[in-house]
Amino acid sequence: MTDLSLPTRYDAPSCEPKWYAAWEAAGLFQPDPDPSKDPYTITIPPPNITGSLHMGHALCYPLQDLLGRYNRMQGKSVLVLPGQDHAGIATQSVVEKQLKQEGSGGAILGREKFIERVWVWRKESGDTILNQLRSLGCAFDWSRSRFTLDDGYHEAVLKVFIDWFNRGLIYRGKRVVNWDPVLQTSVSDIETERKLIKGKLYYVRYPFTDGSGEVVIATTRPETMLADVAVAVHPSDVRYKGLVGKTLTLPLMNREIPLIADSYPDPEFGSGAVKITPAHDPNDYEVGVRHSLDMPVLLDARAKITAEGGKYAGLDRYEARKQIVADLEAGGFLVKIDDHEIAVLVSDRSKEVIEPLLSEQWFCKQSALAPKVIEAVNNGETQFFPDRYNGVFIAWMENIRDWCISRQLWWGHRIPIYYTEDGTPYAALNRDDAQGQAGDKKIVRQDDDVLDTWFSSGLWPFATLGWPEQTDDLAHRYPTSVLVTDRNIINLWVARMMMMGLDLLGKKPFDDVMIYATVLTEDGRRMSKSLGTGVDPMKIIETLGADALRYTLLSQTGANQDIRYSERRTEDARNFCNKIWNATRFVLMNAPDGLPTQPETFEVVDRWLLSRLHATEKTVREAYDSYDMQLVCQTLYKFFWSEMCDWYIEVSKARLTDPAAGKTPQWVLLTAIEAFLKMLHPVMPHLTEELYSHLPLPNKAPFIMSADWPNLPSWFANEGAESRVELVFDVTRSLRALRAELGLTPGKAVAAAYYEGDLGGLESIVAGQAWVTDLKPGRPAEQGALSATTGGVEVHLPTEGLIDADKERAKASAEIEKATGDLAKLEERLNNPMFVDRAKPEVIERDRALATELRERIEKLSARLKQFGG
RNA sequence: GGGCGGUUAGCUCAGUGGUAGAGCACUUCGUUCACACCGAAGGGGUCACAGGUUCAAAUCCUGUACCGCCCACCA
Repeated sequence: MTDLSLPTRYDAPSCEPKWYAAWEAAGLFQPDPDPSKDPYTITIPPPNITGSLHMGHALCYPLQDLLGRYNRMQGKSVLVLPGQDHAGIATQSVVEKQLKQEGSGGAILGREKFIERVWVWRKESGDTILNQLRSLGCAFDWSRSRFTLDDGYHEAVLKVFIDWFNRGLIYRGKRVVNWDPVLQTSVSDIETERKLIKGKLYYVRYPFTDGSGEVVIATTRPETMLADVAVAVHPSDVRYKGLVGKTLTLPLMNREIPLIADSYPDPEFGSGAVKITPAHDPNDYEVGVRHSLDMPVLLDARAKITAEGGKYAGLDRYEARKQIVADLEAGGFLVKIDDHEIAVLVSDRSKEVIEPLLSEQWFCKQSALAPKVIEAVNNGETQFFPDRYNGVFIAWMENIRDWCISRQLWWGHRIPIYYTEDGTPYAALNRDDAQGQAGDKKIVRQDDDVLDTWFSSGLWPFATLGWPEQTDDLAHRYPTSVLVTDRNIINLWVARMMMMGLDLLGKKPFDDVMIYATVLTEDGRRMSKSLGTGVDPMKIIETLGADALRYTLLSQTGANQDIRYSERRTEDARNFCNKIWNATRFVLMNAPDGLPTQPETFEVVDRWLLSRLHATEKTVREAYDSYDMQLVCQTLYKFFWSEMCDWYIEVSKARLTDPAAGKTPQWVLLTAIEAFLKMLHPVMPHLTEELYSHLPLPNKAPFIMSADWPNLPSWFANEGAESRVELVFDVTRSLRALRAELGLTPGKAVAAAYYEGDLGGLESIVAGQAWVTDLKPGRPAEQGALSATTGGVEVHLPTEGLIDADKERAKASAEIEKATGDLAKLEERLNNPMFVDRAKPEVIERDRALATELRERIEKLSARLKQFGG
C-alpha cells in the first residue's frame, strides 16, 4: 500500500511550476540529437512584444506544445522553436503612447534615443511573455529563441532585400498608398479594414468655361476637389456626347480642367461624371496615368491641406470639408446632399480613417513569387487544416497585388538602400558596401524608412534555423512540420512565408498549416482589452491551473471557426483533473507493494476494459494525427470517467481488497492508467507528469514527457467481451431505475430480485452494481413486482406491496403505446418491397431483429398491464 | 457584390444516409471508507425554414431567413 498520503484534491497551482522546472533541468526542451529519429519541427508564430498574452495565445501556444509532446512520444526528435516579433507599427505605437503619457514623444527624443527606449520596452514585454508561455506549460527550446530584430536575423533580411532588389523584385514607385495620418506611415492593403459608415454624397456643379452649361459630379470627399485635374465620363454615355474635350472651371479654385472620356466611370451611378483627383484616390490615379494628368498632392502626412489648397491650406481634412461645402453652397455650386452609406478604409492599428495618398514607396513584385505558392498548395505540398482554407488562400493569392514594403517608422529593419547625391539607389550590406558599388559617386544618405514587419517575419521558418548560414538545423529541419496560426494572418503572414521560402530556399516552409479557432467571449463577442471583454489567461491559471485551461480550449479545437470561452467550462476541466487525481490515488492505495506483473487469467470485465482501452488508443491517436483535439479529449474523458471509474472500478472494488484476487484488477488498472496518462499528457502535461511519478511500473521512463506512446497488444481488442459486458451494464441500469422508482436509495441493499434471460454468467455484476443481495433466475412468486426489459433480459424487483397499481398501469400503457408505434413504423418499412429490395442487408437484418424484440417487449408489457388489473 | 462558416435539449457543442447524443444546468434521491471538484435515477429537442433526391434525410442537392468571418476600386 502506497501513497495514502496524497491529498484528496489536486492542487494544480502548486504542482505545475515544479514539473516545468524539472523538465527544463532535464534538458527535455532541446531536441533529441539521435540522428535515427525523424525530425519534427515547429517554429512558433512569434508573439508581438506589445504587452501580454491573451486567450487566443493560451490556445495557440499550448496547441503547438501539444503537437510537440505528442510527436515526441511518437519517437520523433522534436524542436519547438520560440521567439518574438519586433512588430514595427504595433510596438512603435505602444511606446509612443507611453512617451505621450510622460509628456514626451518620439519626435522630441530623436530616432536614436527613441529606438533605445523601445529596446527597454522590448526586454520588459518580452520577459512577461516568456514567463506566461512557461506558465502555460509550453516545452519550447528557449536556447534557440529568436527575435526578428536580432543581429543574425538582420543579416537574413539584408540578404533577401539585396537579392530581390538586384533581381528587380523590389522597386521604388510613386503610388497612391494607404496613409495612416495618426501613425504617419503607409500601411499595406491587408492592414486595413473596410467599415460602413453613414456619410453624405455631395452633388456639385462644374460649369463649362465657355458658359455653355455645366456638368454635375457626385463625391463623398468634397475637400479633394481642390486637387481635381479633370472630370471623367464614360465614352458611351450619351448624355455627354460631343462635350468631351471641352473645358470646365473648377469652382472655388477657378482652375480650368478638361472633361475627358474614360472607361472608369459607371454611367449608372450618380450623374455618370466623376471628378478626378489622382493623388488621393487609387482609381483616379489610374485615370491620371492613362491621360497623363497632373497629380497635385493636397494633403500632408497629418491629413492637413497643403499649399496646393490655396486659401484652405493648413486646415484639417474634415474642417476643410465643412468650409468647402459652405463655400460651394454660397457660390451656388452645390446641387444637393444625399445620405449615403460609405465604405471607408480604416487602419487596423490606429483605427483612423485611411487617407489615400500619392507617395514614393518601395514595393515587392508579387507576380514572380505567387505562382509557386499557388502550385505548392494546389498539388498538396502544403496543406491547410481545416481544408476549406486551401481554396480561400489560393483565391487570394491569385488576385494578389504588389506589396508596399516601406514604412515611415523608426522601429524596424531600416531599408538597406543608400543614395548618391543624384538620388541613385544602391542596395547594400552597409554604407561601405554601397560606396563600393557607387564607385566615383559619393553616397550621401541611407533611406529613412524601415521595412514592413511582415517582410522580416516572412523569413521566420528558416531564418530561425540559421539561414542564410547552412546550419545543421536548417539542413535537417527545413521544411518544418506544421505552422499553427490564426486565420486573420493567413494572407498577411502565411502567404509571405510561402513566397519567401519557395523563392529563397526552393522549398515550401511547412508541410501543414493548421488554422485554429478564434476565442470569443461566452456570449460570442470578440475578446478585446479596449471593450473590456478580455479574459486574462494568467488569472485563470492561478486559480484553476494551466492544465484545466489547456483542456478547456483544446477540447474545443477541431475544424470549427470559433470557440466561446466560459470559465465554467474550465471549472469542469478542473473537476476532471481532480477525478483523474482521485481515481489514480485510489488505485495506488490498492496497488501491490512490488511491481505488478501481468496475470495469467482475466475475468470478462477485465477484458472489457482492456478492449475499451485498445479502442480508445486507436481513436485518440488518429484524432491527434488529424488535428482533432476535440475528439481526443472527448474520447479520453469518456474512457476515463464513464468506463473506467463509473463501471470498471465500481465493479472491481470487491476484488481489489482481496490480496489474491486483487492482483488482476490492479494490473488492469495500472495498465489502463499508465496508457491513459500518456495519451492525455499532450493536453494536460503537469497533472499527468505528477501522477506518472507515483505509478509503480516496470521500465518506467524518467518522465512521462519522455516516455513512449502506449503500445498496446492486439489481444486487448475483444469485441465479444465488450458486447457481453455492455449488455450486463444495461440490465444493471434498468434494475437501478426500478429501485429509484420505488424510492430505494442507491447503495442500500435489497434482499432479492429476479431475472429472465441470459446474463452470460455475469449475474454477480448486476447484483453488485444494482445493490441486490440475491439475484435469482425466474420470476418472483409473490404478487407485487416491478419489471423492466432490456436487450432481451427481463428483470423483476419485488415490491412488498408498495406498488401504486394505477401508476404502474399508466406506465405500462404508455410504454406499450410507444413500442406499438415504433413497431408499426418498423413493420411498414419491412413490408415495403422497395425497402427490402434496396436497403443494405445489415440494415434489414437489424430492423427485423428490432421488430422481434419489440413484439416480445409488447407481450411482456401486456402481461404486466394485466397483472396490475389493466 | 463575391466567398466561407454556423443555425441540433435551458447553455456550450458532438453527430456526413438507417427511428436524435455528450458535458454543464435543472428535478428527485444519496455523505457506502478514491473523489460532493462525488454517485444514482429522471425531465427536456417536429435537428432554422421551404422544396427536391432516396426504400430511408439532422446528414446529400436547390432556394430562403438570421448570426459570424473573409475578400472587393462604385465616385
